[in-house]
Amino acid sequence: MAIQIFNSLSRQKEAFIPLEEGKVKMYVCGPTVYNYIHIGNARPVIVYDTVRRYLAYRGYDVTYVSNFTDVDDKLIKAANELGVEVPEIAERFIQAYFEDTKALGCDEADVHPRVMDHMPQIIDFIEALVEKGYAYESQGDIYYRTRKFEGYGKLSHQSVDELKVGARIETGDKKEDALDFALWKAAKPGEISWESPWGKGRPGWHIECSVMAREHLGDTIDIHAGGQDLTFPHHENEIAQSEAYTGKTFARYWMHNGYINIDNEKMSKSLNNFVLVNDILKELDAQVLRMFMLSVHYRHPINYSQQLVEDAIAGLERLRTAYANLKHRLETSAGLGDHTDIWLSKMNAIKEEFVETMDDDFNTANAISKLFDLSRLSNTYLLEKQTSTEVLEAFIALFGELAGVLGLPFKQEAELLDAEVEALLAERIEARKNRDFARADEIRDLFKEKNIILEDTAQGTRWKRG
RNA sequence: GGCGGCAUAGCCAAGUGGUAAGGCAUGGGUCUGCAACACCCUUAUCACCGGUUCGAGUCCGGUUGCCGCCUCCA
Repeated sequence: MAIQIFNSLSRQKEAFIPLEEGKVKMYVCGPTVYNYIHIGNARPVIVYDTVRRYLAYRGYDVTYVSNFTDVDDKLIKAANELGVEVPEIAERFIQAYFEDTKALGCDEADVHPRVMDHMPQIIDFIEALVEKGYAYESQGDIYYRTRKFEGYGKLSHQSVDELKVGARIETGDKKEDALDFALWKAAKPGEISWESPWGKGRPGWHIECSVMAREHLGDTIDIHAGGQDLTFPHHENEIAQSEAYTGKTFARYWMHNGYINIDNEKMSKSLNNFVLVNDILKELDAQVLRMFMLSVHYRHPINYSQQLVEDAIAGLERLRTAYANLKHRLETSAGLGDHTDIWLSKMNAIKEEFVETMDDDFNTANAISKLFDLSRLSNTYLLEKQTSTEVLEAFIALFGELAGVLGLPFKQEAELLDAEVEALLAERIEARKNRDFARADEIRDLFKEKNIILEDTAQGTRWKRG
C-alpha cells in the first residue's frame, strides 16, 4: 500500500505516486527573513522535515527545496528602522534561521534559494506572462490578470466571484480587477530595486516561489507545502503564475499544516502574540519542542501552553529513560536469554504499526505512541533476569531507527564524571555494600545537589543528569 | 456573506462502520535498605438532536459552541 497524503487540492487523502518513480521533488515555502522565527514558523519546518525523513526512510530519493524571501515590504521596513541595508537584515536572519532549525533537528534543504539571486529569471518569467496576456503593466507595476486564468480558486475552492464578495479587497486604480495581484512593483524613492523592462522595481510577493520552484525542481513538482494561511492567496497565486507560464500542472500534492495557537488564538507576527524559537531554546531542550510539535497531527491546530510543554518533557524523558536503561543493561549484563524470537517478533509488530501509521498521511502523533509501546515492551523485557545481547541490541537499533525518522535521536554522549565525584560514587557503592545506608543516602543527596540522579539497579548503580 | 476546520476521560491526543490507542496527572499495588527507574491495576453514556445500518466516535441531515481563511502572516 502506498503512502497516503491529504491533498489540499482534492481535500482527500490520495495515494502518493511521484512523477518519477523513486524520486520526490518537494518545495516548502520558507520564511520572509525580517525577524527571528517564532514557533509558528517552526512548525512547518519540523513537520516537513519529518515528511522528508519519512519519505527517505521509505526509500525515496527526495530533493527538498525551501526558499528564503529576502526582498519584501517588511524587510524594507525593518531595514529602514534599523538603519541598515536589506541584504544585511536578510543575511542576519537567514543565519539565525539555520541556527534555530538545526537545533530543532531539521536538516538543511538541498537548496535554499533566495529571491535576490533570481532576478533575471523572475523578470523573464514576468515578461513571458505579459506576452501571453496573463499580466499587464500599469504605471511601472505589473499585475496578474486573475480572471484570465481559468483554474483560479481551485486550491482555496472559491470562485473568483466568491472571493470578490469578501469585499475587503481594495480596488486600486492601477488594477483592472480587484483580485489582480502584483508581480512587479515599481520602486519608491530610496527603496532597494532592480532594473527591469518596466523600470526600476522589485518582485511582488508570490512570483519568487513560482520561479524558484521551477528553476530548482522543474515545471511540475510532487509536493508543495506550507502553512495553512498560505493557501490563499499565496499558493493560489503561485498556481496561477506557474500554470499560465508552463501550461502544466505546477504541484501534484499540496500539503498544509495547521497553526499554533496561544490561548486558543492564532499565533502570528501581526497579532504580536508570538514566541520566538530563539528565546524558547534558552530555557528548553530543543527536542522537547520537536516532540511537542509532532505529538499532534500536522493538519490540526496546536495550543501552546506551559502545561503541554511539561507533558512533552515528561514524555520525552520516558522514552530517553527506556533507551538509557537498555544501554545500561547491555553494558553491564550481556548474555543469552530465552525466547529471543518472541521478543524480536513483538518488536517487529511495533515497527510495522509505526510504518503503517506514518504511511497514513504522516500520523506522527500515532507514531510517537508506537515509541511508547516500544518503551513498555523494552521495559518489560528488562524485568527478565536473563537478557540476551541480541535482543537488547535489536531494541536499541529499533529505537534509533524509529526515533531517527521523527528526528528525535536519543543522543547518549559518553560523559564522564570528574575524579572527585567518581570517588564519591565509589565510596557510596562501598557504603551500600556495608549496609551503611545513612552515608549512602547522604552521598545520594550530594549528587542531587549537583543535579545528578543516582539509581540503584540489580546491575549496579547508574547515574544520569537531572 | 462565501469557503473550511474542530468538539473524544482531570489535561493533551490517536482513531473515517464491528463493544474507545498512547502520554501526562490521580489513586492502589509490586519491585527497592529507602528512593529513583520500571511493571501491574485504576478512570469515557466519544457536544446535542434525528436518520441510514444487523452494527456509528466513525456515514447523512440539523442544532449549539469555538477557531481559521477570504488583507501581510507558517
